[in-house]
Amino acid sequence: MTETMAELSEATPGSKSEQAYQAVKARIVEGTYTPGYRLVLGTIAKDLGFSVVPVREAIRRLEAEGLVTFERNVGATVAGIDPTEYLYTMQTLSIVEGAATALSAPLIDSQSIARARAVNQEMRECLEHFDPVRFTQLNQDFHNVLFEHCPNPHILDLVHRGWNRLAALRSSTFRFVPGRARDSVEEHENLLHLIETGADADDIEKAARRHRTATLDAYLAQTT
Amino acid sequence: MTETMAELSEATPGSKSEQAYQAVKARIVEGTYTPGYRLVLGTIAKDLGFSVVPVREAIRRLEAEGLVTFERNVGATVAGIDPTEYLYTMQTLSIVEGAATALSAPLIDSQSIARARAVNQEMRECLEHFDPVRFTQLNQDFHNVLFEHCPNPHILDLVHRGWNRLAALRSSTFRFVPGRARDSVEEHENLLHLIETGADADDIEKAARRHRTATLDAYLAQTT
DNA sequence: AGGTACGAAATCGTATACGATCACTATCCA
DNA sequence: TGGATAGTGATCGTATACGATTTCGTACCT
Repeated sequence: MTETMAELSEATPGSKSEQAYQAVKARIVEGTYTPGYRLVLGTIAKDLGFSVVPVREAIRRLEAEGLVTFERNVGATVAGIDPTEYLYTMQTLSIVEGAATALSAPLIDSQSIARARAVNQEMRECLEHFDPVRFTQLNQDFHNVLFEHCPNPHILDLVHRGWNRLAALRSSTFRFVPGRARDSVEEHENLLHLIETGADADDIEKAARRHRTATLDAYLAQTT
Repeated sequence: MTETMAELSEATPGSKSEQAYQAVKARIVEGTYTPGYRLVLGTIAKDLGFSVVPVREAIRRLEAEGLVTFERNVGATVAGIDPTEYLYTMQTLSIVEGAATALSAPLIDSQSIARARAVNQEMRECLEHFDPVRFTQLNQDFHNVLFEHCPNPHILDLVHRGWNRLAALRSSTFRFVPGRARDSVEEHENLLHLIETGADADDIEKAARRHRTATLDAYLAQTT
């Protein structure tokens, strides 16, 4: 799944710049490079076996996506975990996910619903075995099934960008909250029910938004 | 106004890469480079007086924002005016503008309301003198006043990106529709009323969304 | 005449090289 | 002893250069 998540701007596939982008991004998302990690152009270039120019381009692209921060004549570091930034990202995600869900809902067939339900079932099992990593992955899969026929690729792209940002944060400070995860699975079921019964687009959007903001609230409750 | 529109990632101010970015972007937005215009790295570099590397970086950044399209070993061109793309952009804008307006509404003081109203009055005058360019600029000013205290910079950034995309399209195919412009001014007044009276966030969001989708509908009606 | 193959020009992609800027340390002076 | 300062190393920013790829025009063949 992870590698099939089509980006809107995939920028000259096969180029070293693209390879560098994918490589560094992967390391960030999977947690090899944790927030604060210093990304030195020369070092990365040597690592990957090519010159600094394409690496530089890759880093700048990641900067545009918010995965790394860049400072002139100083260098790049993996983007930090500022709680404020987390709030911004989650709030934005609630909006774009809400819209993506509402727009997609009328186009989802019963077969997709069944697949989504199967994924959600797997998530339940993850709760038993306590597998947060897989749970997060399945969570994205679940929503991606719903977004399969999303009529607006721009919005979908915004959703994926938000997910990437979160992935960079996840593995460090922001922790998996089991109680919240359990609720999340129930909300998925509720969402599927709304879609199945052809509920009002507005109601679906609100439910999808709450699904995201609830996670944010859980985080806020945990820290205060 | 135009130049004070702070970008989220302003990338090493003073660098040539940044200068190139600003220069090319300005030419696209103001219509010097129209859609389809071929952006040749070497030529632009010579024009601006520096080498191709920073220019290349600038172009890639513009690509990420959707202002130019890029093809490997072929080059960059100013992004086109595909009606589908226009629809995507407008739809996305309606969503992010709606959210930005609703989030900002509770934070807008009466002084800002007055300023927004003044801008809207100027827009009315533009209708008399038929000044589409200034009208469009004032329209952005109007909404920027409302967004002044927007609590989420990410969403604001998405709004600005959408505006830039539209700016690239505007000067060519998509025309100014006087009837629609007149309605737009009335909708602004309605929006201000809702904000002043402390209307429900949901109602404000819906009104702001409609304000954008109405323009889209007017375009669709015009072409069919 | 039409189409295909070849070749040259244009343009991009990347490597290498050097100058500019910043952080850090050690030293000197008060 | 504490702070300022000069020097050094590391890293970035950009220029230049060259190889790779594409495009377009021309000549040739059918």
